[in-house]
Amino acid sequence: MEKLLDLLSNEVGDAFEKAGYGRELGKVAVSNRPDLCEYQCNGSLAGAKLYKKAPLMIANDVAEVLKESKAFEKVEVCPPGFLNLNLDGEYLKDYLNRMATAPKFGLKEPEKKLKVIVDYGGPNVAKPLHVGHLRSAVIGESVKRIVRFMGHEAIGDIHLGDWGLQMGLIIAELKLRKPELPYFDDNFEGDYPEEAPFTISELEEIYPFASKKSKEDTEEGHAFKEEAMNCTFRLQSGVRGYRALWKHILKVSVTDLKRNYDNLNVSFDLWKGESDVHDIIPGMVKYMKDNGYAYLSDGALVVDVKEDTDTKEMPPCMILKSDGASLYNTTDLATIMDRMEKYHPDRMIYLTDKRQSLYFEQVFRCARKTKLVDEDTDLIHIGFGTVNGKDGTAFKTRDGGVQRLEYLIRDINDEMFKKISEGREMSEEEAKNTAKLVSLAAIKYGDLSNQPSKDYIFDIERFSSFEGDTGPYLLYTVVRIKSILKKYAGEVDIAKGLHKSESESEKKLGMQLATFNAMMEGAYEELAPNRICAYMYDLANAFNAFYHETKILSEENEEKKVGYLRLLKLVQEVMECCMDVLGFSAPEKM
RNA sequence: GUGUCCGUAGCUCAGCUGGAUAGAGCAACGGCCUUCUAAGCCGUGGGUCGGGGGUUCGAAUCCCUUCGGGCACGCCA
Repeated sequence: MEKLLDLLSNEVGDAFEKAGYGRELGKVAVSNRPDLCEYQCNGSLAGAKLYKKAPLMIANDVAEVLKESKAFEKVEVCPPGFLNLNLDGEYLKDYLNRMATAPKFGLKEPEKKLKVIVDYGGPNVAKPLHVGHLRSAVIGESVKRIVRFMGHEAIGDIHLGDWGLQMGLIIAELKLRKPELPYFDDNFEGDYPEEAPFTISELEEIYPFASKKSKEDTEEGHAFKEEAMNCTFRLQSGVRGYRALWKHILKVSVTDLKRNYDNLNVSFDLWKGESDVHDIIPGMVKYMKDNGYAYLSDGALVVDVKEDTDTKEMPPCMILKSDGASLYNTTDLATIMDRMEKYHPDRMIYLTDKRQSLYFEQVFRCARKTKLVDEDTDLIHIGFGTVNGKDGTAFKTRDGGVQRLEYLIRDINDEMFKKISEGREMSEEEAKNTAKLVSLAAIKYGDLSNQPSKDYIFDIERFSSFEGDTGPYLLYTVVRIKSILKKYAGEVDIAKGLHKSESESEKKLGMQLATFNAMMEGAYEELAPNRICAYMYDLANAFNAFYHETKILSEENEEKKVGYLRLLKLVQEVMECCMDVLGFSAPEKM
């Protein structure tokens, strides 16, 4: 379905053409002077120079033709040459009726259905999630859903950090603590136990402990680090006991991660990790060497990724460290290669902290230069900003530690539960579930309503406030609608048609609804969930203004009442659709 | 040093490819509930869009310059 602004631009473009000017001048935009008109076209001003004619004259010529148009109920010319337009109510009604019955509210299906891999989450095994993981999960999940809603195929991949030194550290520490375990006995030939020799809590304690120890500048520290590297090597070489132990670590950790991501309404199609490409790295390295892409520099194997047009320094992309070991780049490149072979995606979208943007530029250039990706496969990095505390520096707990995501969410849930239980008639169970939904909306909307690339201040009080531009306010708006529809026991069938708006607030609400498809396209093109947030907020405001001045259920004219109810239903459906794309949802009551 | 992002109301932020009087939310103040959820609505106050040049009929927006801040810059991920 065509976007409303395109239809209107087309209409005005026709008028320009009929009046003897170029139709491209007919571009219509939402008015920035709502006191004067609903839409405006500034083409006459641009055309003045082109036709060496006063803009006012051009505007008058066009306005004369436009008076015939059925799209506008008002066409005015304003000095020095603005065309001020008001939409015709009948025209809007028709548009909304088509939108209401069209699949996905009139969003166009893509000409070509793309296969898109969204790489987000990126947690490390054996390490609890912290606030830093929130953005990747929340934005990534939404990006995946946007891509999917647009009609493309989206595959979400968590990209676990499950390989390398961090694993060696854990194994080395376990070896010290429980040397009697069969995994460390090279002569052991039986079956290893099914049960992991540790719990998730133990694992989460072991990793930071071991990591800290390995960094100590003492004899013990150095020896431990060496042992950890040795363990890493043994694991990567495929020593049976080490692999078995590693599988335990992975399993225990993934179970816990799934639970945490479930709580965030985040889910992945693929739980792949760095370990999955371990076996294909030697082949890839050989390929890069054989084809002359990679060469030794200061002992390390690198690929030049400088381009003639660069104005900045562009260090080469490192493939192997000087000790021959692989690194982050190696696994990322191998992952790209692996994905090309297995899935042939048209796009890969990565979500990480924006501090990694130079790094990803190097990797992408390297992948392209070495032809690991096809020419027409896009590689996109969305670098997001830091989550800061109220003081503007990185978010921390009260005592200055790293805030664990699970506890943070639990605290917000508890607060919300208290707030909701106060003065509301709700069973404890219902209040708990409602609190969960509301706090998730608070957190996600608080994050997603910002531009991804910008740092933002994580202000729990502000996000979970029920007033203003917040998640809870949007939920509240939907709950209000649901409540009215429930009270009206009858059937509300949008397909039977909306009515022509009678009041200004009703018309404004309709016009806001009508921009849905354009908004969603924009959100997809820019990969910007914040566009959806802004749309919802505007829609909620338009609805509340309408709601305030319109008696709906007590409307005596039955036909009018039904028209209102259908409009409400459409608002509800559009709101809930947006929420779903953002990854949260509204309760029945709050 | 090189590159990159940012600087808009007291605070947190919108302002798309340049268009008329720069917008929201919070905070402050004043109205509106015997009526569909007042978790709402309506209104008031608050700004040299960091500074200076330039392009243009027209600049928060584009270009240059300057100040202030964040971040990154081969063997971490």
